[in-house]
Amino acid sequence: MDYLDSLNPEQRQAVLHDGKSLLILAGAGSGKTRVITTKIAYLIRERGYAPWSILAVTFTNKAAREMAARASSLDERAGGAMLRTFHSFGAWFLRRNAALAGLNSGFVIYDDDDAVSLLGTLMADASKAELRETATLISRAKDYFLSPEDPELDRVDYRPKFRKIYGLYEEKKRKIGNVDFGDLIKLPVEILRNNPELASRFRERFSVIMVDEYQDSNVAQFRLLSELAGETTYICVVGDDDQSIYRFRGAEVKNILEFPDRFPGTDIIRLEQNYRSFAPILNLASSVVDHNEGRLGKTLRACRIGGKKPALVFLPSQDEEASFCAELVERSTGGKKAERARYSDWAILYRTNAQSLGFETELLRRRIPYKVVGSLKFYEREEIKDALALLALVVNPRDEVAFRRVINKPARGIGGTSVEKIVAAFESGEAFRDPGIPASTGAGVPVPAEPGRSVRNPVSQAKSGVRSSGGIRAARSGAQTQFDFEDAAGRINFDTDAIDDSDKISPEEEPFPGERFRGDFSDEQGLLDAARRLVLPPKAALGIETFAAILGRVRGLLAGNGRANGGFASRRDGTDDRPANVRPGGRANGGTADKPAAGKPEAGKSPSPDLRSGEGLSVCVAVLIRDSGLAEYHTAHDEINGYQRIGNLQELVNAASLYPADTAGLLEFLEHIELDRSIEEDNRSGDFDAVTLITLHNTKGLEFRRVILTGLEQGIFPRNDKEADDLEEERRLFYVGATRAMDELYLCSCALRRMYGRTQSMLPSLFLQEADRSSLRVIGAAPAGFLSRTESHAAGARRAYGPLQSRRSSDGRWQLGERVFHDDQGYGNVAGIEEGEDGPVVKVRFDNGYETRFLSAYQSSKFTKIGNKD
DNA sequence: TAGTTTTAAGTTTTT
DNA sequence: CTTAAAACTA
Repeated sequence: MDYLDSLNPEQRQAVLHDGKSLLILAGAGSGKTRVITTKIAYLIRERGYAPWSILAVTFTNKAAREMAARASSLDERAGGAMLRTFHSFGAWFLRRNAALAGLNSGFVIYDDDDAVSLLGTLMADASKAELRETATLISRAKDYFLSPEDPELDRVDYRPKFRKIYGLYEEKKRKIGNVDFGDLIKLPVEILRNNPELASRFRERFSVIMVDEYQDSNVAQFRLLSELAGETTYICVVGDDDQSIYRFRGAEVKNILEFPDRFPGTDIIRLEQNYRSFAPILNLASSVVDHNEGRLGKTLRACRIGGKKPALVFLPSQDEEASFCAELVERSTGGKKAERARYSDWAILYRTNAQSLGFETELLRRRIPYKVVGSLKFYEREEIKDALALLALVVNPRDEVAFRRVINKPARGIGGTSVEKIVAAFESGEAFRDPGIPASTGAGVPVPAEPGRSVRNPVSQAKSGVRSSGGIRAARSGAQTQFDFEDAAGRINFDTDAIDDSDKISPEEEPFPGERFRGDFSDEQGLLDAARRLVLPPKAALGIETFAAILGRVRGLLAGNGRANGGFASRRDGTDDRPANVRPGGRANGGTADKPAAGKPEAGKSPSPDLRSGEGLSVCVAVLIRDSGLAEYHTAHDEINGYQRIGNLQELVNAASLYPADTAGLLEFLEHIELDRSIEEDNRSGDFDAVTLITLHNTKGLEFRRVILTGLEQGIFPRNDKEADDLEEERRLFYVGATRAMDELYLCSCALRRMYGRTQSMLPSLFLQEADRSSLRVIGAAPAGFLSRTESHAAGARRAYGPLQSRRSSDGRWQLGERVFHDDQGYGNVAGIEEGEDGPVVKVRFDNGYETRFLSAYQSSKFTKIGNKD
């Protein structure tokens, strides 16, 4: 049990815990990942759980990978556990049970952009912004597990119009046969509900379910969990309500607050020992988040006593802010070797991505290496999305969204009118083929698996190169039900043979049951028929023929390889989940966001943008991009960035080389891209020493020796449209940011800031008013009165800057932050105004610490308002 | 139909 | 200021 020795009593208790279910409230830096991974190892070693009976869910691929790596290092058998993100688990489940949701197992996953495009076909005269908004609402609805006909849908949007559009959207998506992100959670829940027998098989399979970052789970994810949890399932969730920062996209803090109610018999263990930060840093962070209500409450204890107090730095402008940060970094990395910091010890945190620019410029100027985390969105680039749409169309010929995207790109003379004609003809089923013949080709073809046959394939595991403790699932229970294989990293081996019938991948007579669909958008013959029969401009007809030929060729290439009928193929490299060189070249020396692939021949040098293809699927991808004319289109279109775009396309081609050149490989490639688009700094940053520039949101789960929180100004952080609940979330964001720091923490607040080309004067962040002053040291010109002990922070700041908040309460009588006097309690500030059932409720926090709330309409006469108003 | 000019707007984000 | 989308013209 030596691996347990390094745990503190609470951690050990959490690892050894035995019972029905467990809620681990893990404060920042309390060793939560360590507990989870150790627990996985412990359950396998000491408690005899089969690795494959353990399911651990995270929210990001990064976290999943880290967990897999750490658990495996404790016990190599842990590699056999299923460690996935919620969505990747959903996709895994759905591929195996697609038919039960009326889907083909070869579905493609739509991202938000695709959803917007799909909506565009339904709301012809809507603006882009409206489409976006609707897409967000639909996504939110799915977060709450609400279907179009659900009465509760009003919670998301009460307009009947929304309900209708949502319904149409679902209908069309179903017709196309693809799924969106929300479906990856929602559909599995529905399948499990409607198929009790299947559900019980899954409950049998997973004896242990663990969830990381549980505070970020949404309602749908909770439902999924509930469906998977049987009477005997051991559920262990880990989270920190103070770190819930994704409410805006559907995360439901209630999930963690009410977990003990939802799963009776839950034990709660708190991990409050913080190993990361020096005491003053924790004090500061806690003093701010303490202003939130509705917390479970935790007191973090610092292990690391001493250390510098966090510095509060007042700066004249954002330029000074940038140079101050650079200065800090420069000074720390020079000097005596023994105390010299590395660039990678530093992280500069900001609220919005737009703020990174100033820091980039300054660091670039001073030749300080840096990396920007999360800003570049490789897979969201136009050229990449175009190429992916072509690929998606090969996989799913019914993908109208993809079809619309690429049919006339580059221009083939097929304008809007022609496109509409084609789509309408296909939709109405105007016969291009004999009705009896299923339209599908290539993918979209079901995975072969005979009902009643139980097949397993130990070979697939040997082939993956990593011998995990794998083997046959559910051996432990000795149950007749057995499940499929996975490789050491817990990924699916897509080998057809390895798929067990018990996961219900049943052959389908028709690829899309219940539909009569006679043409495919990417079907060569169908397109040619369309070109011939529809009344189209000659140019358009010709264009369609060209297009059909391109797709036909690629499909031919795919079909020529591997098994004719596709199915899932195993990945060449079983251990690494992701292509090594997915992203475009680094910013290895602190370059700008976009650079062509380093070390690769400059595509721009040659006049014709030829893509080099390597092995496997990359051949097909290269052919597709070349033949479709996408490369030329983008070079011609964008003279400045054209060559970069070719570089990006080249990267896509490279990434594809890790996959087999058949339909199944293509499908897998697409799924991988959709589900893991975070292009990690893995390959280049490993030991690459650079300052990290990162948004506050992106820092969750990370730690740095030295952290600078920038832009601590009203309107920036917290953002200006925040009140009540939203403000609490911002406060948690502050908490998350501050607790990333191990050794040193700096808080920057600027008096002036350029916004939208205008220079604006700023006020110090509310959070600076709330922070415990005794854990801070001030650098720079503090606004007059800010630190005076004879007046309150708020009053001092207001004197220096004018009113802190000009936001009015709903009745206009009370302002947030407003100074008040009470005959009994003395001075205080309006700390919150909330909408209650009987009108606005005003919350006052007095200087003596006492808090009170009252209805705005019935305020006591003991209150006197003081201070200036606007 | 395609490209150009004008105008408006400007979070956080994984999957 | 910088970008994206609507409006406009060849």
